[in-house]
Amino acid sequence: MDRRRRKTRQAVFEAFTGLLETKSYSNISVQDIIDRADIGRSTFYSHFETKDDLLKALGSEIFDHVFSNHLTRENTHDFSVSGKDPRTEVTHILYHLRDSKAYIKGILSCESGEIFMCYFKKYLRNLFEDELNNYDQDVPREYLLNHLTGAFAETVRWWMDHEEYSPEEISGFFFSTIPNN
Amino acid sequence: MDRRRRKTRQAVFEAFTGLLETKSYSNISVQDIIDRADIGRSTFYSHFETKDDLLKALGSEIFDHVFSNHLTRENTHDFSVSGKDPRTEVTHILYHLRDSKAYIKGILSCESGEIFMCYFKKYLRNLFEDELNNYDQDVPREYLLNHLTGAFAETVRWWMDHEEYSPEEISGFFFSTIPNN
DNA sequence: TAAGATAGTGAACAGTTTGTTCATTTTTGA
DNA sequence: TCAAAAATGAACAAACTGTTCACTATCTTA
Repeated sequence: MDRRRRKTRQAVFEAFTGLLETKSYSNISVQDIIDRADIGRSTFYSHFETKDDLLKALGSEIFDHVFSNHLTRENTHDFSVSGKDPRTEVTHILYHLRDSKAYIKGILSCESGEIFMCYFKKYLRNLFEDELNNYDQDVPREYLLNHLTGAFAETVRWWMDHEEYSPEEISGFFFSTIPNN
Repeated sequence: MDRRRRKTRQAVFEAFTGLLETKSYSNISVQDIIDRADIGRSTFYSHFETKDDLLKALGSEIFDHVFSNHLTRENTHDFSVSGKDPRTEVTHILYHLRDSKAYIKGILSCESGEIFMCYFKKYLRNLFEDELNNYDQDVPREYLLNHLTGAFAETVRWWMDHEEYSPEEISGFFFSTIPNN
C-alpha cells in the first residue's frame, strides 16, 4: 500500500480510537474524525464508505491481531491437536485484549458497540467451534455456540469495567461458568 | 393521562415498532416515525425528547409487562419463598416475550439494540439477584450476575431467530448451559 | 354549557451531518 | 523525470434535528 494511504489510514484510526475514549460511537460524527485526523473530507470518503465501515475496518485491525496466534495455525486449530488447551488459548487472547483495552472499552460501552460486538463474536465463533464437540448433545449445537461466544464477549465487556483482575483470573471465571463437559 | 396524550403516545409506539420490523433502529429517523404515526413534528417532541428516549419508553412499556408477574410479588421474589422455581419463572417470562416477539426481534437485531439490551438486562439483573446465592463462591458475585443476565439476554436474542423452539425448550437450553449449583 | 387548561398542528427556522463531485496540488515510486 | 496515485478543500443538495410560535381542537370541571 502507498505510504500516503497507509499514513492517512493510520491517522483516521488514531483519531477514531482517540475519540472513542471520550465519546460514545453514536456521538462521534464523521466530521469529528476528519477534524481530529486533520485530513480532507473527500480523503476520508476515499478510504471508508461510512462510519460503520470504519468501525468494521478497525474491528479487523484489532481482532486480526488479538486472534493472530489462533489464526496462524488454522489447519490445526483443534485444541487437542494443537497441544494447547482451551484455557491457555483463552488466557492468551485476554492478554492481547488487555493491550487494546483503551479503545475497546470505548467501543464496547453500553450505548454503542453492537456492530463491534457482532464482529467480535464472529471471531469468537471461529474459536469455539472445535471446542464444542465435547459438550452436551441435549442442546442444539447452534445454541451452544451462541452461548459460548456470547458469554465470552460478555466476560470481556465486564472485564473492561473491572480491571483489577488478571487475564488468568478472568479466564478462570469464564471456565467455571460455562457448562463443564 | 389525557386521552389525546394516550392516543398520540400509542400511535408513536405503533409506528415505531412497525418500522422496527423492517428497518434497524439506527436507520429509522424521527421523521419516519412522525410520518408513520401521522402526527405533528412538535407533538412528537412534546412526548419524547429524542429517539433514544422513545426507545427507553418502549422498553419500559414492554418489560413492565413481560416481568409483571415477577414484579408484582416484589417482597417475596426469592424463588424459594415464592414457591416457584427458577425454571417456571423463566419459562413464564419467555411466554411473555414470545407475545412481543415481532417488535423485539427488530430491536434486538444485531445492528441496533444495544440500548435496549441494556435495558433488558436491568430487569434481568433484578430477576437473577436472589437466585444467585446457590452458586459457586470462587467467582465474584458481580461476575456471575453479569454472566446470568448476559446469557439469558443472549438466549432470547438467539430464540428470535430460531422460532421453532417452545418456551419450555428454550428454558431447558438455558438451564443446561448455566453453571449448576 | 361556557371557560380555562391541556394537547395537537404545521410551518418556519438555524444548525448539523452526510456523501458526492471536481478542479487543483502534492507525493510517490519506477 | 514523469505518469500514476493520493490528498485537498470548496461547493453542493439532501436529509435530519430540535425548537419556536401562532393557531386550532379537545377535554374537564365548575
